[in-house]
Amino acid sequence: MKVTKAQAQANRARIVETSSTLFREHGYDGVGVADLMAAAGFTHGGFYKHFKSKADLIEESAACGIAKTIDQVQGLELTEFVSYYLSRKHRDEKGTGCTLAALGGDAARQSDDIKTAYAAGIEDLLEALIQPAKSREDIINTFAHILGALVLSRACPDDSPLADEVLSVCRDRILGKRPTPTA
Amino acid sequence: MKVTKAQAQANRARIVETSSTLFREHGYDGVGVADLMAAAGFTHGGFYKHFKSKADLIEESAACGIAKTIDQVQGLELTEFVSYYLSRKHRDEKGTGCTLAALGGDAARQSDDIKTAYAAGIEDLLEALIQPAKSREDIINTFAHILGALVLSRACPDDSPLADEVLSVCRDRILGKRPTPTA
DNA sequence: ATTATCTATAGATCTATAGATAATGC
DNA sequence: ATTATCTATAGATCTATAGATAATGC
Repeated sequence: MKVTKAQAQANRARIVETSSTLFREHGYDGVGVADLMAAAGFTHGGFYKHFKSKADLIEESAACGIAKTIDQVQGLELTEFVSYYLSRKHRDEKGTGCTLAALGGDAARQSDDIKTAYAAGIEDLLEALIQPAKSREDIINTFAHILGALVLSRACPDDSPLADEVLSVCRDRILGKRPTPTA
Repeated sequence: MKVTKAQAQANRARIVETSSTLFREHGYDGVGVADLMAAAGFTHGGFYKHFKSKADLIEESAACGIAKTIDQVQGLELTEFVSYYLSRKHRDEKGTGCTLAALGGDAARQSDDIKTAYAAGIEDLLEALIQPAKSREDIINTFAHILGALVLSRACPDDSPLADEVLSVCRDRILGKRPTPTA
């Protein structure tokens, strides 16, 4: 059952990407090694030829997830990013959305190795969001603001008026629109 | 081993409060029924005379945790609340701190019953924070902002400069200690 | 010969239940 | 008689490992 080195590399990458989505959907404790290997198309025993432990995968998976978000951000105006970030679409697509919003709370309970990966990812994301007219302080504030809004919105039931209100009220405030009544 | 009704009631309340702290520290999937009963001073079998299921406890535990935060908020100036919320102390005391910051991400993965408890708790908290000079929109924005800052800070290693920077930069901005954002 | 994957399993854990115990509450 | 708690356990699950298999890479 051995495969080429290139294929093994690709398989490993697939495990990381698949787990990144599953973790965002169900949390680090909500996805088992067997689950994630099955989702990637493998049996669970093979996992340990690629990773030392589940914690090792989490570290890599977090870095990968944040990097993906940064790729999506590149070349976007900050206003476009905010608009997407606080959209119902992003709210409802947790598995492919921002890793920090989906797993930031989980990260706080992980080892320092994993938190270090998060800190590095946050630094990279801040850098990617820096724009001529915006200082580092501006970016940190804006990102904390939209992250908090998304977390709050997702903690509410899907059809809850509050879930939509939090999103639209914060979007309007950050984008400088007049506060509008919730639709 | 039976106890008085009053004692049973008190025991039940202790299970809820103990679990509320443990959940904030380790997440909903990070604490087992046996763990939490042992921490409350009971054996795990007795749990099911008080609660139908772990999910039932989570619902009650979330409501209890948010209510406790609201009690602490009562009579506080919004600026005092923000100052406490973004302090290193609050950052490091996850078990007794804001339930929404510690478990908001976890809540997003729970049933609608639990999310409904969260939405109700958020509404109550917003109401408790309302002040003459602040609109509902202001409060929602401020709370999302500080929640996001705390989540971001906690995702970083304890001694990380970024963890402190996020806290202080957001605190200064919200409390008006620095120039307002460059439009 | 090496190694990526698979099968099988050990040893912990987890939620939940069943039945015994013992003290309250009638 | 009722019931809060305890002991014990069923049945799933979880992480991780051991050993077999089979195809690459030398």
